[in-house]
Amino acid sequence: MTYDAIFTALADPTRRALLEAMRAGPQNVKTLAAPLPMSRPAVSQHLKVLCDAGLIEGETCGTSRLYRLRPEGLTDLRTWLDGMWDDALASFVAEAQRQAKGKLS
Amino acid sequence: MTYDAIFTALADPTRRALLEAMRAGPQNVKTLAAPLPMSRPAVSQHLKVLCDAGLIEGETCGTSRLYRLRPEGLTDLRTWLDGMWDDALASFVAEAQRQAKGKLS
DNA sequence: TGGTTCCGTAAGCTATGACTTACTTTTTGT
DNA sequence: ACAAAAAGTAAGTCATAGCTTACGGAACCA
Repeated sequence: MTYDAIFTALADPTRRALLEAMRAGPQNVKTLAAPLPMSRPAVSQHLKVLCDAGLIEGETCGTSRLYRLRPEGLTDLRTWLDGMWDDALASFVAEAQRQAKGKLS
Repeated sequence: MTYDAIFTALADPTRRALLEAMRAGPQNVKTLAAPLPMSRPAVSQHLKVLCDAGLIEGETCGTSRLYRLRPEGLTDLRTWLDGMWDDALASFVAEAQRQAKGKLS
């Protein structure tokens, strides 16, 4: 897994829309493509990017193919965010303390 | 704030490196640009993208300019991630239950 | 006041990502 | 066996993101 693949995958609004659509449950490509203003092959390409990033997974089901969210794919993102969040807050607090100290002297 | 701005900002590895560098505390542009394999104006452009996304903020300080992480900028991302995470897990559990039920009958 | 430092902006080049259409493959149903 | 449905792949087009160099502006110091 690479952060680059995950963030790149999430950068595209169409791909985020696909993820949103899958929140309701597994969907096949035709259903996913229906509401989107582009061709079905374009959607297939987006799904491939999401797959490679580990954010979704596909399962062949007859002639159709079901795509579903992959919770583990989001854990890496959460880890990154938590770390960044902690340091951002720590830095913020440190700055506030330094300012308060400066006011005292 | 827009999700698009945030995710687009995070999609670039250079911009993520800049965020990582700021985890240690506020930094000026020269310091931020030093370890990166590109010109200083390029870094300025990246910082502008991060600013527009609300992920960082800059403060003019003499002839220099300090950039720091903006914790609130990460809350939106966290909100999105939490929602997605919940539904992904719920969908996963529902699928597991359906499979277990199918095994019974 | 003139020089230096630090930084943002403008203009231009280039690689790449997001689409399209056309084709192939696999599975299902008659 | 043949036709139809669903989806992935290939090739080509086009816009844009990311870089460059060059320039302009503001703050410190001699």
